[in-house]
Amino acid sequence: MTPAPTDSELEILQVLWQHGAQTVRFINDALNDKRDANQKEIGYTTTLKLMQIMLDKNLLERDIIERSHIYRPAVNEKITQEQVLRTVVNNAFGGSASSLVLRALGTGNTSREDLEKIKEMINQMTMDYNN
Amino acid sequence: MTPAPTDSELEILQVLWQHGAQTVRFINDALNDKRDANQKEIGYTTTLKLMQIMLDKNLLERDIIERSHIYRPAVNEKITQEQVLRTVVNNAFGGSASSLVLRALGTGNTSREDLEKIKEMINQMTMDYNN
DNA sequence: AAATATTTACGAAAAATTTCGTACTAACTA
DNA sequence: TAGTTAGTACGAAATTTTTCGTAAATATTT
Repeated sequence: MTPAPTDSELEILQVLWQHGAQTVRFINDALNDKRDANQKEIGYTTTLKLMQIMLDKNLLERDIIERSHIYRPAVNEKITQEQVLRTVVNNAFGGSASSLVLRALGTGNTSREDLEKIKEMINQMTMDYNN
Repeated sequence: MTPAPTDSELEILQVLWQHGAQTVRFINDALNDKRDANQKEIGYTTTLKLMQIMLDKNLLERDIIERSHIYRPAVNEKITQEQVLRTVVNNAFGGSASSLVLRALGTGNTSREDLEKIKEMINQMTMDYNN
């Protein structure tokens, strides 16, 4: 089984999933914007190198447009997130996805609307069980 | 902020949270039992060294009993799991805990009873909102 | 008692991840 | 056209994480 992307790789993928295909410059800026001001900036070539490695691992693909490269995700967001969750559930929650869910809900930063969405999902799942 | 424990460290902590204070031998056996048969075994000294490092990082404490060391967690399960979740939510879910929850529920390995527990939790939270 | 087994300490290799410097190329600017 | 700016390639250093070998101490077994 291919290992889940590393933390740095996930950060990059997230920007691409959210904003669509982008240049290294865009990603690098986005990553630095997200950082706390006290943290050291990520150098441009650092991000570049990471993305080249990700290209190699087939996590990204790219097109050349006007002498600049435009990168796009080569992996699906949902599938990757599920892969990450599997790892976390196994490593920190004894394999129990529901205890992860309970813990995540317990942290308390879930809005009313989010709760509604989750409730709906659960109702749906409960119905499925009863069929 | 101290970084979340690494994957290997979490595996060890899990065994201790679940089984209480134990020897290196016990942990090492537990880790190897959990592995797929095709995977190479983790050597005893590997686990030993990891646990010594964790002692250094104050993730573990230990007592000496009969020339053997008995290790115990020095960090709280709930707090550590929350720390891990924070990292994952930030790195793979754009900071949205609820999208992590939805994804985790979507993976489909949630039993009827678990769904009930989660439903109860959500009802509780909804009530809190309405006060 | 000698051989065997179990345990800890610890340096260090191996592997994986992250970061950066330098060289090179192609444009754009003064 | 000379100098500056922006981009890619890539080796390699730095850091972090994981793994293991060897030595030393202390039991246990034969």
